[in-house]
Amino acid sequence: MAKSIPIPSNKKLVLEKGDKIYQPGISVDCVILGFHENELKVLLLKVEQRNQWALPGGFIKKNEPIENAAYRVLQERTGVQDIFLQQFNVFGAPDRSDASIHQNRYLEYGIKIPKDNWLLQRFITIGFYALIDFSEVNLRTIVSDETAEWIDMNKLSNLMMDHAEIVQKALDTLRNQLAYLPIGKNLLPKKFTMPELQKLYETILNEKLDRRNFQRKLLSFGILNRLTETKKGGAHKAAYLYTFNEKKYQKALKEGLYGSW
Amino acid sequence: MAKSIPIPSNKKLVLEKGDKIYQPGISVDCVILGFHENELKVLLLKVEQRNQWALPGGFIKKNEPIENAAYRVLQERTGVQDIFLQQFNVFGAPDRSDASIHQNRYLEYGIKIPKDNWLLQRFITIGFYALIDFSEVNLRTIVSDETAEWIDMNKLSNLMMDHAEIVQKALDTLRNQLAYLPIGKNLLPKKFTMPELQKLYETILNEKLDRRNFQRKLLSFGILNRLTETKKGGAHKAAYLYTFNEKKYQKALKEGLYGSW
DNA sequence: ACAAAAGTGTTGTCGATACACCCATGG
DNA sequence: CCATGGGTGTATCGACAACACTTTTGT
Repeated sequence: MAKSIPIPSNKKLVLEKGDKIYQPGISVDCVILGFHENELKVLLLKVEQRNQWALPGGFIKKNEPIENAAYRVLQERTGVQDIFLQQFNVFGAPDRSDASIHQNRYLEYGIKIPKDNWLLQRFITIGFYALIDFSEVNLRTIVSDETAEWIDMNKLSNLMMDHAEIVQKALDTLRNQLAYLPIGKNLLPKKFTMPELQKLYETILNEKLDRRNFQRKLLSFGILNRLTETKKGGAHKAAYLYTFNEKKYQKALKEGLYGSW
Repeated sequence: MAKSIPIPSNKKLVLEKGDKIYQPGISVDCVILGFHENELKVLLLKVEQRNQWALPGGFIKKNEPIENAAYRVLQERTGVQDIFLQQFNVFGAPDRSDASIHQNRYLEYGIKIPKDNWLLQRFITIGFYALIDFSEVNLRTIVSDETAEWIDMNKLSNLMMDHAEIVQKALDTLRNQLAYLPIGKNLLPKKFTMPELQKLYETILNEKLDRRNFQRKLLSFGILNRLTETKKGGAHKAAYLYTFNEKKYQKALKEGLYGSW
């Protein structure tokens, strides 16, 4: 085994006092989705020892709302402010936890976690999914042994524990919401073109859409403002730029794209 | 204060050893919905001391899938087998727990719960909603100081803690699912008439529907079998009886009523 | 000037809505 | 025999899909 690295103080604290600071047996995991070069990407952490990937996750502080805990994780990893964040499912199979992961992680520091330590118990996790503007993200790596990377949704492999299932469920949820929620605002830059928005929809749905019908439909929702500017630099005809109409967008978020029942 | 009642052994066990048996800080709460006399009803427990109502809930055993825990609660209260049961949201505000509820409950037995007891800590609860056939239910009351009753959805009052919010969210979820899932099978008797099914939809949506269009639409889903029998005894023309086509119903449950995207 | 991409318009089809008529049953 | 509720049929409208033409821009 490699020579032991000294343990960072925050990791030591989590191990020894975690059960005093955090709610025991509950975690949050975030499926953070971004869109870049016509690919839907998910933010994953590389767990070095195992050549595996993990969702960014964290614990819930004793007096913290669960949404805050998820938001903290997002902040730590991406630094982005304006986020679409929503819980979508709880994953609670008794065998989903894997004590060896924590064991291996701490073995680097030459520490063997006691069997009754809170970290090794069963964890139930609350899945959140987040949509964020890829261009605004500055990948941060708080924890030294973890590298954060954007991975193409279609090229996932070697996800740890039940994290593949969690990602899949998040995608299913997103596809459902797409039908009645104004997705796009958080996945695209402030100004964007209609073809770009369409590519996003096509990528999420994994389906080609008709250019003209798509435009008509999206415009009919009345949540987009067309700017006088056009997208320059691209080959061929310049496309109009759009922004979301913030007021109408917020309304649509609450009431759905088709109004309430 | 009234004279102390002797504490039942199971309650003593939960109090003293609960943290060894159950996942700490997590509970499940079930919004059990039934349909009777054109009213959508929710199964609630009366908490005697406070004149308040509570959702039937429970804890998750150390090695138990969370769905099982919810299923256990349902079994204990209703005895029904064939159930539609689904998690819909987690409620995790730090102040949603109310220690005084447990205190008062155990005060009846002359017991004052120690401050550091697991029952008095913060609880995050996973909300499940269940649809069950009212006519098959035999209300059971396992816990002696709680009376189970069906309460009309529109006449809820005095719900404990955040249980009103939980019920509301369950109803919202049900209404959403109604649009693409075959609701009805679990809320109605095996054999039912089209007008009965329509009443159910109208009650859930709180909206009048057209008799003829409703029938056409539901039949177009192809999940109903018309029987040769008719509903007798009612005044006026006898209505046909229907059953759900089990095979097609199961398919629709998975793929949605409109097929997959 | 031509290829490629973007903007705009037209038509047909299918589902949802609205509405009218006939049939059975109890009083 | 008539009021009430249930079964069935038809016209209309609107949303969505399919499809054609024009406009712009880089090479």
